[in-house]
Amino acid sequence: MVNTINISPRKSPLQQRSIATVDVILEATIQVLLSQGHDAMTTARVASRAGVSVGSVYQYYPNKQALLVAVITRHLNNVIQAVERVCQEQRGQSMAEIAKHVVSAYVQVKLQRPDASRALLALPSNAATNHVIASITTRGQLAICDLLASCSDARFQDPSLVAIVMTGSLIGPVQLMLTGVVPLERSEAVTAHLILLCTEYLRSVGDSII
Amino acid sequence: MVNTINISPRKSPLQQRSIATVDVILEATIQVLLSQGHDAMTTARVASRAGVSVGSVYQYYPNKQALLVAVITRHLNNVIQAVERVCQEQRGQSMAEIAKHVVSAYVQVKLQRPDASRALLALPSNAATNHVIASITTRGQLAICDLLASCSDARFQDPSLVAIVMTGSLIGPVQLMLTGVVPLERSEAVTAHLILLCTEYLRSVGDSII
Amino acid sequence: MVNTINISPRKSPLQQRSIATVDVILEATIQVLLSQGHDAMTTARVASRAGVSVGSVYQYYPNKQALLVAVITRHLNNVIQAVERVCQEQRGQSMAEIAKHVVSAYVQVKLQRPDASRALLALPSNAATNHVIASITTRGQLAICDLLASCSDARFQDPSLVAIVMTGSLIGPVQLMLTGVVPLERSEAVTAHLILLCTEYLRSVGDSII
Amino acid sequence: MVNTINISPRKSPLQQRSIATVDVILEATIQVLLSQGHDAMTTARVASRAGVSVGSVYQYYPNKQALLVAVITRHLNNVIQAVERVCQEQRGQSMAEIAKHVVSAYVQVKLQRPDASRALLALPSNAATNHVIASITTRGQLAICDLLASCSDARFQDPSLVAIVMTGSLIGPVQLMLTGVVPLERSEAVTAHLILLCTEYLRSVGDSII
DNA sequence: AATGAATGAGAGTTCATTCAT
DNA sequence: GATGAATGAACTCTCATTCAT
Repeated sequence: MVNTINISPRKSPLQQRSIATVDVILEATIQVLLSQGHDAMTTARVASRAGVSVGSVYQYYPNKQALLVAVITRHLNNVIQAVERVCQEQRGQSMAEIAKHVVSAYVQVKLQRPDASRALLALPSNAATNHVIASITTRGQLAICDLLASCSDARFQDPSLVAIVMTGSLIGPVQLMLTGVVPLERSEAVTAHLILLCTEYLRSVGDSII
Repeated sequence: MVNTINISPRKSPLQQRSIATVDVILEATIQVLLSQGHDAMTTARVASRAGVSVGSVYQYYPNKQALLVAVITRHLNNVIQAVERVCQEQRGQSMAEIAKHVVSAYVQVKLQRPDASRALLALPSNAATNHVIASITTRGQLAICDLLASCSDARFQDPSLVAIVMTGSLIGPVQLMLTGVVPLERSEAVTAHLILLCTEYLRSVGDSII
Repeated sequence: MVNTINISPRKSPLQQRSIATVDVILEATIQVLLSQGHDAMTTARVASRAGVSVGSVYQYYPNKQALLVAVITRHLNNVIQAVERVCQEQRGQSMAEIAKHVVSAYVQVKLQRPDASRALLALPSNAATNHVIASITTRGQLAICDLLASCSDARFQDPSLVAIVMTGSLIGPVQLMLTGVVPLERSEAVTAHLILLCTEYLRSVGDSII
Repeated sequence: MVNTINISPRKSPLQQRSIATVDVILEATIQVLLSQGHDAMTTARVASRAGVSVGSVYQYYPNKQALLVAVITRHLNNVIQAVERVCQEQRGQSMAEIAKHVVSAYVQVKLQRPDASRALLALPSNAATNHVIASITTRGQLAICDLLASCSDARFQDPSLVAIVMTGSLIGPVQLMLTGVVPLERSEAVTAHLILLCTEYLRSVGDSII
């Protein structure tokens, strides 16, 4: 049997190297951001960490800003995908289940690659990055909004507000853990409390329909 | 009659002027940060906005970093003072009162000078700034921890964890409003929900003692 | 006997493509020079305009400088050929005829492809290009010198000086038209005046022999 | 009587140094252009030749282009001033006088600082520089046009055309000398011939009024 | 022959910081 | 204290050139 699988690194002569290079560059960016901070993140440093030349960085990204946006986008796409997936899976479930799964999923993706998450927190916000963040955050709230509307044991008068408060209340604690203000070891306890927090919140703002 | 008026730069010989200058510089820093972003925040720009020379900026701050730390510190001091004040005032109160006042106080200080709050969000994090932020955040959690311990109608098994989750859950929603992901107009509704959120949370994790 | 001559790339099957390619590249160079200026003339831009890859440009020219020299040389060859042709044709003619035909021929070749002429004007001079220009200009002066010596109605004491002044006096006005300082519409009037100018000049410096 | 004269280097503490620096930079630019050519003219090289830091160059010129434009402008201003001065002085004179003085003045200014003139010839033309050159050239033609109109012994039907041809016919020969195609030693002979050339030209296109 | 991704030296430019006035 | 011209290290980005395919 020959060569059955050949996933991700599919390679036609021309494309393969590029794909790899792009990924290597993105990864190197995160590493530099993490180990040296944003102020020290120069395109040269990224290239050298990636093991390529500066020129190669510019072959794929027109400028430093674009590179940062790409890094952010890739990370947030992971997050939003996890959130949207869980929202899909939990449709029609009870408030308790919804709270539990949404919180777990969110905390998990963010802490799964703490380096990447941390690296992004170190970035200064600006027009370009804000836009990416805002649009993905909004997408997440929409997903949660829909999910709430499908809830089996309650109705919410202002589901979008509830979605805002709920997602918002997750962002902060996770940030505290990523920045080290709260030790990562407490992540499980924090997660458990966040589930409680959200569950009780949903109960208090939802009109029971059972 | 000589020289009756002598506005803004009211000055008793030596100090007055400096105080004013320092404030003007700090304020100018926030304005530049806000209007042009961190990348465009140069000491020259700050000086020009403040109406002084670059040299003067360096008279008060040894370097750019120190200037930024000063801006952050000044802002966070306002926040922590408000929080510590409310924690002091609410000692011995019920969970409901505690949640209500802490949430209100926090949201209020942050939204009271949205420009300053926003400006700080635009900053990249780094060792120096992280340290200031971490220590002040921790101080806030301690204050809340103490407050919880004095609560009249409940006991908390792990008050520091509760403090973390509680403060954490406020950070996110406020950030969403500052960055514009959530319109500032919804601040009242969001605050109301946050009060609810915290109240219910405290109820669910506290052991009633009445 | 093999390998007799193989000048200007005349060719057999495989070579054909090259001729076309070379021309396309040279033409593309002029276009880029014209539309974007010398500063923006990159080998990549030339290649793309020519519809070939950068590599192909380097197949024919060892470096950018050589490409520029080739463009200049090709253009100046046209000019010198026209001038030498007219000098040949007018041998033994009168001063009036000589002035008329030389001026007309020169102005005509230069304005015949104004884009190419203009493109070359946009180039910075440097050792390599200066050399080409100097040697071709000198060749032109020699041709005119010879022509003057053959003049039927006058003798010139210092024909080379006369050739210099005569060719020199044509260069400027044509340049003014090419650069747009003088509108191209006036080219006929300018030409007529240049003929007059040269005719009278020759008359005044030549010793009549009739 | 104190301090009667104090021309060019007028110096109030603040201005003096700047004026000097600016001049030094402009001069250094010409030197670099001359000794290394346009391709090698980098802002760093200019600064180092001027004995200042790169930063200082940028203190006075926003970018390299502006520096070049300044060099060109300064040089052409000298030229135009000389031309305008002679045009003023010769008002009402005869064709012969006009031709003689205009030609002499032009050739003289250009050859007076052959290095500067040569340096500018080495520059690639582009939008910015073209504009300066075109406008100053036009100014020169206007001055000559006016002068011709005041000529005491002739009337010109199309003085602007005559001005174009006349100035044009000077540009070329001077360029040939500057570029070395014609040795500078022949400058006197060339000048003499140019005077003849212009004189005869004016005679042939002017309608005598005596 | 043709391609174009990769290279990396080097260019233009910025800006934190100093210091003579 | 205040000023701002001067500095120059360091950054972002470009582009001539190469070479494996």
